[in-house]
Amino acid sequence: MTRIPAAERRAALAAAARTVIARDGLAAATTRAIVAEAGMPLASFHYAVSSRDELLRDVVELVVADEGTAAASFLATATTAREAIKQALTGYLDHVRSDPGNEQAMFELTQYALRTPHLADLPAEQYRSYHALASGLLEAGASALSIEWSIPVPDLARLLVTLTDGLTLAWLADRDDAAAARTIDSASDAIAAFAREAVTA
Amino acid sequence: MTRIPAAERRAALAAAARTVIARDGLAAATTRAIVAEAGMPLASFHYAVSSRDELLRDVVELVVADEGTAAASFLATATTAREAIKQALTGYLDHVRSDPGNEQAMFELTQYALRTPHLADLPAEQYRSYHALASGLLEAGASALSIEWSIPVPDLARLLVTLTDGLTLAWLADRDDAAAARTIDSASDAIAAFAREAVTA
DNA sequence: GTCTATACACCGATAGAC
DNA sequence: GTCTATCGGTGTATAGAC
Repeated sequence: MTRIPAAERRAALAAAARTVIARDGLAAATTRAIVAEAGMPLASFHYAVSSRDELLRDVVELVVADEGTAAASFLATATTAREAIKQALTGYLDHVRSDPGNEQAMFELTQYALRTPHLADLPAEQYRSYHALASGLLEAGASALSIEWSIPVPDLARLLVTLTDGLTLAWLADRDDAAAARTIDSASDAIAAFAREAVTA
Repeated sequence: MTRIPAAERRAALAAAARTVIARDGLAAATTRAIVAEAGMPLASFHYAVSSRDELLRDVVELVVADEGTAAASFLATATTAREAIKQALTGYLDHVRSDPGNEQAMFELTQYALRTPHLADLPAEQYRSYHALASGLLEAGASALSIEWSIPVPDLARLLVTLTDGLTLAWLADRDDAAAARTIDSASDAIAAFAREAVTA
């Protein structure tokens, strides 16, 4: 590790922290575990970042950014709103299933940030991001299907995030694939009920 | 603290732990903090309970039981399904708002249990409880309003829990009362769409 | 049975050798 | 600049005095 800029180390530490948290949980993500994952000596930690909490701020940003790139893949190709939503939610749950620890890490980070004065502003920003992301997906879907939403898109976006969060929490808890699929079914009905044919070009 | 049965101490410790977790978070709920809250010497801890994780098991049971008694108060008195659901969800969110730490404690405990081999079975049990509770409320509501649900009650119950979890997470993160109220509005529409007039007596 | 005093591991953070 | 070695503090858990 000779001559690596501080910013680069900082990014490497954030990535390593993300890996440790996804695999072993936030409580196990000690400075020692993080530098071990990154293959760095312990002292590099406080050389690159001022405190553990400060690094967790970077990790949240990293996780949110990744969620953003993953979201694009959930845009479905279907002919009805109900089917498109169902495909998107199913794709999302598959994503959770493929790496549950990573999704759980998001919740652990949010809860921890809410309890940490120095990080208490993060969760609001995090959810602002999710809501904006969901709004974008809803707009894109409406455009592709020539429909419009009967309530303001930001409101429907919040409902969509509400549903994905709740879906994820319950699935993490009981790993009941069949029940989750049925919830996706009824959730798709619920959201599709806010779709109507577009009247404006 | 002379001559208090072990079972009673155990219950007192669980209650104290619940208080500490709600106020300061799970990470702050050390054995020292818990016995201080309970007004006991440190050694009483391992006299009454074998380990901290074992006590957390009791705490989860306590929290779930309390959620059960609180749930009854959410049964609304309205004439339409939509209004009844809206009142119930609004009542639930008021409950969260009145003691956010307590609701956050539930999430923290679930996430921690998922990461702890000895407690990994708890979350499934916890959600089984929530789903049963929601089923009971839906049955009672249907009976009071002379309606029936167009999908199986357990499935609708899971959707209801999905919505309350998601609603709570987002509100904890951004404390946006107005946005949460709008989410309750659309969520009520969504659930009410599964109500229809009862055909059987 | 109950509590004081303490063992021992590990935490975040840093001083000081190279 | 980079790392080894270590500090002060706190965690869970217990030994041993009363």
